[in-house]
Amino acid sequence: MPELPEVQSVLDGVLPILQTKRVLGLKSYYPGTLILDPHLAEDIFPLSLKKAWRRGKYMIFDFNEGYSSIVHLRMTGKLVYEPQPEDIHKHERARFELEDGEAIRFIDPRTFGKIWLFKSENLDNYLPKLGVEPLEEELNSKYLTQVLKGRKAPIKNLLLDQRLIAGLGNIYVCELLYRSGVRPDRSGGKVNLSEIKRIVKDTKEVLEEAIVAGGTSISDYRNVDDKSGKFQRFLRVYQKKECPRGHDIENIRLAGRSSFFCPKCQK
DNA sequence: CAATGATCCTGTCCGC
DNA sequence: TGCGGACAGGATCATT
Repeated sequence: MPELPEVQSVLDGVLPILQTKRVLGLKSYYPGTLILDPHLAEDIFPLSLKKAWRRGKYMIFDFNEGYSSIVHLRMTGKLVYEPQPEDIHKHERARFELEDGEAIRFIDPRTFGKIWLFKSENLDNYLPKLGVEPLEEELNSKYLTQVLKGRKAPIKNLLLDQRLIAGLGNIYVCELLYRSGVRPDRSGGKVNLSEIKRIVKDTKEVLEEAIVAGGTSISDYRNVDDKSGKFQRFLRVYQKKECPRGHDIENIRLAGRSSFFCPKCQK
């Protein structure tokens, strides 16, 4: 499922296309997928890309004409470049129409994904308040100590909270907690400083590795489902029966999500 | 404010 | 072979 590394990979993929071709229109094929700001002018197209960037799991496209678009893939969304889009794909929920009859399809079977289009000056109305970027220096042990202080919720739930750290999802949180040796159900406020330091280091490490390993598995967009793929070999506990040291993996539910961990390696 | 649970949705997988 | 149910999970909203 698209977490920070996958979103970055998708963004890197569409960037050269949007740098080359202007957007002539934005079509919606499913109610609720495309959200247009009510104050938009009648005819805002064509749009030429000024800048494309990522914040957490959100992709933001800023156009020279003063408009911006946010794309969120949620669980099953993907952006697919199509030079000759003859038909509307079965799960195509929206489409960026480009010059020369080309298109970027927004494919999303479970329909949770969203695309917003609005005036750039209203970005704050559309991009929610998000926590620190995990790959930046702002995610450090001092910050994590501060936000975990006094919190009783399981550490895993807190790491998934986008208002604290922006970009982590269920899979990478399971993986990084295994590497850090911390049980996902530990109370956040009771994680000690040396564990916090490990979590900070392992968060960055897992994401950076995934950008390399997961970044390639995203191209056929199978990742977790592709049992033979690189991504499966990258995983150490998520949907696994045994950890790398041969211990049985447990799966408990936290915040309604399956949480895989090794009770022997994680304390 | 903190924490938890329900909700949105459909493809896939498992057991009978 | 077919069917029902469980499951997958990001973000938001409602509830305690």
